[in-house]
Amino acid sequence: MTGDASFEALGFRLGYLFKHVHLRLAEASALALAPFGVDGRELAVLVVLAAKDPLSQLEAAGRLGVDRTTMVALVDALEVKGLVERRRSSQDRRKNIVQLTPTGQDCLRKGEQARAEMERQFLAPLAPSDADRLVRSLQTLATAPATSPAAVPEDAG
Amino acid sequence: MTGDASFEALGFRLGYLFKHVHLRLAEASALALAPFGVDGRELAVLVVLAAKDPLSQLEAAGRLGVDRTTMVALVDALEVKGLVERRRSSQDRRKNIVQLTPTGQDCLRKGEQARAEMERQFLAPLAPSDADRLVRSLQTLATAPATSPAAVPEDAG
DNA sequence: GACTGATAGTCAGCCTGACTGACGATCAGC
DNA sequence: GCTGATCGTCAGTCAGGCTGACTATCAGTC
Repeated sequence: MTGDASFEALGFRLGYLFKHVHLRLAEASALALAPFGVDGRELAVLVVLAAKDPLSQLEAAGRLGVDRTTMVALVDALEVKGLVERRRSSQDRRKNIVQLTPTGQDCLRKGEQARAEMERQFLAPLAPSDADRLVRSLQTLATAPATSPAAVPEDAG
Repeated sequence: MTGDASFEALGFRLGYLFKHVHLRLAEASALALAPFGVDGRELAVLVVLAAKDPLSQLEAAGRLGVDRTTMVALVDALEVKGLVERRRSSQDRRKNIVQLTPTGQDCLRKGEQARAEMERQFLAPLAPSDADRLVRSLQTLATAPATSPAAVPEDAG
């Protein structure tokens, strides 16, 4: 949609940059994963669910950083596609253990390969060292302690 | 909501990183701009509208990278707050010339200051050179020609 | 064994953001 | 004055994600 919005006044704003880069990435991701019938978020769910020990929906939601109610629809979609299976935990029958089906594992493998290739192409406009640093900076920002909200430490000078 | 989703399997995925960093930024932005009664997008609209020559809604929408129908509600909100004014262009009466009111200009100045400070704090966890490079990389990715979609050159090996 | 509070999954409802499609008003060309 | 295109507007829709309520289950207590 947006095309190439002029960069005159906004190109140095973090919000603008993140929004549009994220948008471009989403497009590229959708395109790359379309052949496998999943989108980027669903693939991420598969990744999480492929952990060594099986996870409940709530645990998976926690790792994905999504709400538990959002997880319901996410698992629903994957189950309809035959990529995962719910079963009641015998230890705690409140919990749904969600596991990949063989089809799901296949999808995960191929999807991850496609995603990796997509990301490589996406970062191609950057010098390799810049791409590397970008990812590491993003990791830092994603995990950094929430920058003290309105708690500008005036006494810390 | 999300808290600190475990980084075990997702922390190296671009989609995950962009989503969550963008989310954190949005939070910080909302917090920083709340005192001025605008959100980040509205402030961006003010920035665009403060251009030398007055813009129509469509031109402003183009520069912001949003749809013209989205622009309507955006200008509506700003107009209700008394930050901008619509008037029919005398050159082309199909067009709405949208201009900042004095209040809007004041809001823009203060808001931009707050935003700059917020961004500085947001990037504080990074080394200055990394922050710099991050912004430049984002600019590159935001403007780079759309990575040839589905045109994986199989014969180019 | 029954009662109470917390937890997991589900669902309905709502909100936000953004789009498509249709419409009226206007412009430009003929 | 007609015709096609453009601008702003609105209604409708859709996706993402949330809150709140509900059920089933667990854990601890009496």
